[in-house]
Formats: sequence, structure tokens, C-alpha cells
Amino acid sequence: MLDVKTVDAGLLQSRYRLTKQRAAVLRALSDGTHLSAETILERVRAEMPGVSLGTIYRTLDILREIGLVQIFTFGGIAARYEATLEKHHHLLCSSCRSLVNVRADALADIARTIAANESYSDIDFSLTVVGRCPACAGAG
Amino acid sequence: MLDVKTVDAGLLQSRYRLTKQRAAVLRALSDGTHLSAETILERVRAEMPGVSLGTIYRTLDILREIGLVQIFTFGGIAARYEATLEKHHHLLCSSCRSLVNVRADALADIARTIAANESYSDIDFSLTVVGRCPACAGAG
DNA sequence: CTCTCTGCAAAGCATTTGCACATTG
DNA sequence: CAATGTGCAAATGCTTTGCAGAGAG
Repeated sequence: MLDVKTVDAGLLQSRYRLTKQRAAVLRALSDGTHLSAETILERVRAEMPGVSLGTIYRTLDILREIGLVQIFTFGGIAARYEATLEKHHHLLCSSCRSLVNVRADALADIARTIAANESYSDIDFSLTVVGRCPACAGAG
Repeated sequence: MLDVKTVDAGLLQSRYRLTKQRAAVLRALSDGTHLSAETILERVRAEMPGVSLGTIYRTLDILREIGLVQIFTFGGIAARYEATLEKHHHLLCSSCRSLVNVRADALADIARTIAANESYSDIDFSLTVVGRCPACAGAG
């Protein structure tokens, strides 16, 4: 999902440097799905103590700007970051707030049609399905 | 979108009282689409100065609990509240952050299929399309 | 009277920012 | 050295909460 070539392509064409901290953030991101800034900080600090949360946010913002990470916002939980280039959507549990990634290729046509109808350009789109996850449904 | 019958049905079946403040919030909501708490406060204060933002939030939370308002969260802007029972989705301008409501009936099947595949129940879903609105595209 | 509601102010959380120092090319 | 990056801490924006007094049944 996150090869060196892609990262270099992004960073080198910009004025940004690939510092230790940024590399660590990228490594943390390539491990998991929909990570929060706080989770990323923990992972980065595991190998590099002393890194600040501010740096995590600044790095994530740069990576987003370059197009290497996607940010997803949901109600009630902190923003989630993903280094996937694959288009995907989310299932959010209304009870435990856990997240699951899902694909929905059929959505693209619908989103494009909506955007075209209203003359919106350069679109991106994401579907969030909120519901009770199997675990929470089982627990009552 | 918000008739007295519906409101009464919701409030009377609960332990909540229909106070002046709550009525004003409901009135503010029935005027507009995707209002922020701050906007609602302004509108409520226009007819009833002294109302606090805390009361707005508490009221909105009750109304959501009863099922009279929907809350939508997007990145970068405050949550938006709507008293519509109609299922709808949003176009968010990546530049000026303006919002437009859109319908997308074809989405229901897709969302249900996704949820069923992953065994999620009691689902709700919403699509957010982010893109440049016509005004911003025109402005360059 | 009892329960619910409100305003106020403070607290809470996620995120951003200013600044002085460190690091890199 | 000139530019970019970092840690720290303070600031910000949105939302929630505790509390003491007001209002409703």
C-alpha cells in the first residue's frame, strides 16, 4: 500500500524532507487501517520516544497534501488516517464506535452523477454506514 | 418537515418538556438546512436573547435521541443539524466548505448490501461528496 | 414539593500554532 | 548559513458538564 517509490515521488517533488519522524509516521500508517493521530503517536514513540503530537499532525497534513494519506472524519471519534490509495468506505459501530473498511465500487457512478447534476468538480466521496456491529449485537 | 404532531409525538412520549427554548430551536431548524449549533443559537437569540449555547446543544441532543433531528459531521467544519426525516446526502465544497443537500435513493441498496455482508444491523448511512462547487470553480 | 430545565462558567478533547532551538542540504 | 523541521506549551474551536437557581406539573 505504501512503497518507497510512491513516497519518494511525493516528497521529492515537494520542498519537504523525508525526516526520521516522517518516515516513522509512514511506517506506522502502513501497518494499520484508519489510525487516529493518537495511535500513530504511540506507534511512532515506540521506536522513537520524544516525538510530539504536533509533529504527527503536521506530518499527516503534509502527507495528505501530497496525496499519500486520506483523512476520514466521523461523529464522536477523532479523525482517522489511512495511507491506502484504494478507494474504500466505512462501517462504524453505533455502539462501540469500532471501524471496518469496506469497498463499494458501485458507488462511483452514483457519486459522479450527483456531483455532475450540481456542477461540482474534482470530486471525492465516501460512504459511512452506521450500525450495530456483530459483536455489539451479540452482547445485547 | 417538522409538524406539531411529530414533535408532540416525540416529546410527549418522553419525560422531556416542550419548553420555550426547545420550541425556538425546533422553529430555527424548520427554517433551514444543515444548520450549525452556532447558527441555531443566533436564530434562537433573535427572538429570545439570553439563551445559552449549552442549552442549544442539550436540546439538539434530546431531539436527536427522540429522532427528530439528524446530525452530520464533516471534516473541518462544526457539526450540522437537520430536522428533516427525509434521507439525504451532502455535497461539501472543498474550497469554501459550503454544503448542499442531495438525494440519492439508489444508495440504499448498496448500503444495505454492505451492512448485510458484514452482519451489521440497525443501519443508517450517508454519502458525502467533496468537490469544488460551481461558485468556487468559477472564481478560479 | 419534586423533577426537569436553564444560564453561566469551567472543563474536555482534538487539533493548530508560535516560538526558540535543532537539523539538514 | 539559509531553509526546513521539531518539541514544547499555549491557543483554538467545538462540545460537554457541574452547579445553583428558575420553572413546570
